[in-house]
Amino acid sequence: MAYWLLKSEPETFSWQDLVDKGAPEEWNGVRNYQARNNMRAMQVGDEAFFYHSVKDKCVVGICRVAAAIHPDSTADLKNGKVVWECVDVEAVKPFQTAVSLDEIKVTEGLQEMVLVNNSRLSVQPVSDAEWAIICKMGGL
DNA sequence: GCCAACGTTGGC
DNA sequence: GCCAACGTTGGC
Repeated sequence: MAYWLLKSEPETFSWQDLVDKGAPEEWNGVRNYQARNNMRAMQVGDEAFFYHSVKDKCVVGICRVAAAIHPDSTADLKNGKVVWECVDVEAVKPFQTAVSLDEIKVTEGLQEMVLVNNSRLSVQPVSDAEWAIICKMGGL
């Protein structure tokens, strides 16, 4: 099983929005090839951190891939072809304590995270080791 | 609110 | 196919 990190501006779509939904939701709106390719690699059952960018700058919970890659319903076709795709995710568990970007930056073993080095990528892979460290920091 | 980093677009 | 210009993201 693989681990991931999904970024969203809380004012656009927050962790609470996903929790309130209580069902799988399309992770749509991604318009970046690298991010899309990461989503293509996701499998049902993979887990992902939910990260709030801009305002919060912290990991707030864990969600789970509920449906594998499929066309993004909010995207237009390009020359009649599907270009943008997405997966569906559902909330699994909130962190006891949110893990901030500041903490991640100064924590041993997390300094190589994509979040630290390529902050603009909105769908990122997370290593098993990084996953374990951040879960612990989040109180899970 | 600013600006650096990055990705995309479009002219050549 | 290259590269300058532009737009967007996201940390500060």
